Amino acid sequence: MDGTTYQNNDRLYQDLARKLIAELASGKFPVGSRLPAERELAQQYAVSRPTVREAVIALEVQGLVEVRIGSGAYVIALPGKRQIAGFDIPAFELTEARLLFEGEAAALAASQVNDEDVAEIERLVSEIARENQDPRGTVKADRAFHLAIAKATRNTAIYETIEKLWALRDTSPEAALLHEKARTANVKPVVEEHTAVLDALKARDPKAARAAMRAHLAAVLDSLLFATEEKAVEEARRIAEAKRARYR
Amino acid sequence: MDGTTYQNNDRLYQDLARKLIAELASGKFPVGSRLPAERELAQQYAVSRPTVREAVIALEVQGLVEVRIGSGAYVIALPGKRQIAGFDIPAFELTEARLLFEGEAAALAASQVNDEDVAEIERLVSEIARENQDPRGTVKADRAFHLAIAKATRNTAIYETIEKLWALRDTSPEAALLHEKARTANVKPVVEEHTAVLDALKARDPKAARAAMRAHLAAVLDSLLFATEEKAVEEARRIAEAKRARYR
DNA sequence: CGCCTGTATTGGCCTGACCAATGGAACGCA
DNA sequence: TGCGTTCCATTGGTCAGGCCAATACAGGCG
Repeated sequence: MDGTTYQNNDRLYQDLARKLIAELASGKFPVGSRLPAERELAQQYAVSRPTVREAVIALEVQGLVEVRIGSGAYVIALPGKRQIAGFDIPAFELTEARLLFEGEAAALAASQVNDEDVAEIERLVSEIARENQDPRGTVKADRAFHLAIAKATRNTAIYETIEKLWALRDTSPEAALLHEKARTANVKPVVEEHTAVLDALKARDPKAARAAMRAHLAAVLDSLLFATEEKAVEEARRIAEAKRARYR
Repeated sequence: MDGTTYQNNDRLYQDLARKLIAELASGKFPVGSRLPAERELAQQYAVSRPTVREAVIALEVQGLVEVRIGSGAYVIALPGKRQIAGFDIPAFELTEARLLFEGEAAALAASQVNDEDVAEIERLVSEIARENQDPRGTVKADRAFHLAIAKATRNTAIYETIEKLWALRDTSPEAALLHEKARTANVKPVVEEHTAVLDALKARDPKAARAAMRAHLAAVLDSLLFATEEKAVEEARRIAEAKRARYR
């Protein structure tokens, strides 16, 4: 039949769902368009309506279509590109987001930290100092520092968000490359920046914590821009340069 | 019909799926165990077998269970904290995170918006007004409003973060419940709050935009606290109450 | 011209039924 | 006694048909 190796592992609905996904991928149903009515699909594919419903639900759970009562099933995304991956987020945007979010997180943390948190963060700062000496240049302590602050907010949603942004930073090839270049090109110790954040937390001063964290990430942003020299990213640089002033 | 008045406007199967996921998360069905038979679940939850099948398929597509013909549905993973799901984030924390993040997003957006953005956001505000009249109380326009602002930041990382937080809000059973209660209990129109944000964006005033957005979400936070009355969540309320002052 | 109402269409959900795969218990044989 | 075979209750897979509620759109009314 169809060249695609059919995995008819039982479950008619899976079979149908695969076919429908193939239809979406083929462009037959662009984003925003409506799928045929359930009764119609049932007839077209020679299955019962419950089976059609099951297949549509499978698509719905995967975030491909949205079902509107009394109206129909509408395509809201095409298969293939998952929005979750986020591999294509430019490094600048990632850092800009971190600047804003982690700034707020630091401010909140300043009003929430206990002595244990402070002790741990202090330990991490000295760890970062040691890490910076090492030419191999890991960023484990740096990452741990930021996550410790996120954790000190006592807010899971904030913690997970910041963790995800770090994960994206590490995952994105472009981002990793840029950060690596920025790091090697710019060996000046950022210990003072971290220390400033630490001091603000010790003082339980939200405003100072926010300012220190933003200053730190603004510096990272700067080093990113510095590393962004290839003409391939000239465009990005131009845009970024325009934004740059806002954070200093 | 059934005595348990669940007002989950859409899709019975989603309701059931949420409940089943909650059961999984509760540890009632460890990995490897078998779920009750479809017919049994249908009786337990007072729904028909097709509906149970739809819910089970939803779990299956999410990779939580595996269905074996003639045998049953077996748990193959727990909903716990695979990076995307995050079902266990309390509603308060979610909203607190949104307050901070969306506040910054609004500020950034204020310096980035163009006239088209403003027009779209203005349209959504009037849409929200209409939505509020409707006792069924959808939040589509509300969601679209917040996402439009996130989009106006021209920062993919920020947009995706905010989108994810909304998704969590909709997904989390506890969060959905609380928001539903808050919504019905607190019918006062939030249109003015949205309008304030819009005005700040029109004026390209970052500070005002941040303040307006924070005020809006602080109000949401308040209504959440108002809805949090059961003694089961007394603890959360106590903690939340302490945090509350910071945002006003 | 716009609002309003009626009606066809569409999804939501249910009842009841039959088939096929499974798996364990009862059974029979060595 | 032990093991293999058979039988059948259980369970998922699928279908047919039906009724309700929400929606959309056309045609009529003011």
